[in-house]
Amino acid sequence: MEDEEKLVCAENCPHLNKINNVKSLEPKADEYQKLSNMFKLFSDETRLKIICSLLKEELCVCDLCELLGLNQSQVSHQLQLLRNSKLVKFRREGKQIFYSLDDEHVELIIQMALNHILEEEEKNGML
Amino acid sequence: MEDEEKLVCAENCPHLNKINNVKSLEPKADEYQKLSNMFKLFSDETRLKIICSLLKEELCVCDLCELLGLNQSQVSHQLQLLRNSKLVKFRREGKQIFYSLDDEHVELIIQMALNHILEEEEKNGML
DNA sequence: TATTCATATGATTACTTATTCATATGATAA
DNA sequence: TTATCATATGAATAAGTAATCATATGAATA
Repeated sequence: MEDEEKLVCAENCPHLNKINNVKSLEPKADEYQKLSNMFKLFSDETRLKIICSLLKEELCVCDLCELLGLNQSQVSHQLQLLRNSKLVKFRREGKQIFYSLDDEHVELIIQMALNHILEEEEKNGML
Repeated sequence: MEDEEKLVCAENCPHLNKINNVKSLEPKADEYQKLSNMFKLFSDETRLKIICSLLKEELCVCDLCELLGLNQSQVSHQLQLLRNSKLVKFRREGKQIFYSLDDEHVELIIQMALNHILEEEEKNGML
């Protein structure tokens, strides 16, 4: 810790107590990774639209294509990511495959984020 | 709609009612974009760590560097993104600049996502 | 059992985003 | 009023991700 490259400001960074406080409360490394992976799934507009569509209805791939105006390959690739992360489940019915959400937190997370957006819009609209 | 390239499965996709139902409830286009932008901010591990650190304490840039083991440029660049999206605010005190969160939803969103992660872990640990 | 339909997958390309390095800015202190 | 410290910023490169296109799979039907 002493001969390492100095990162802290000045000789005696006045905030070491803060740093230690934060450090003790922080999620651990692998949780950060899982969190960021989860948010990554929501961060692509196409995937987000797919997720939101599935919030309300079980849908087959072609329904999603039609609904979102996307081609089949695009939708399937994104569904693959969602599948791999266990965010959606699916069932086969004849030739079609129906996707639905496999998580109860998703709706809450999106709702929170939407609340944030709407509040921002209000704030800006009112100034 | 008739001479467009056909996206819907078969001649008579049986789920047009579903599609219309979903369509009527969906967030609008610009909201999707804002949502995905918001999630994009959380989707980078470095940024996420910065955000989580600021959940608990107002911190200066060099505190963040020290805490997260990152170089100053990395942290400043990411803070710039957070600033641009109005997710953090900052104040100058002498040579140092202190950052803090400027949003009440952030903690909730991360907490939800963390709940999801933990539940997944439990599920897998128990099988 | 050959054909069609719905979906999945692999490989390539195009795009986006983060990291790095060098330098600029703005405040303080010598 | 120059030197130093904390931070910001720009440009270049590197890394990661999505779109596209071609093809594969697996079920149903003729």
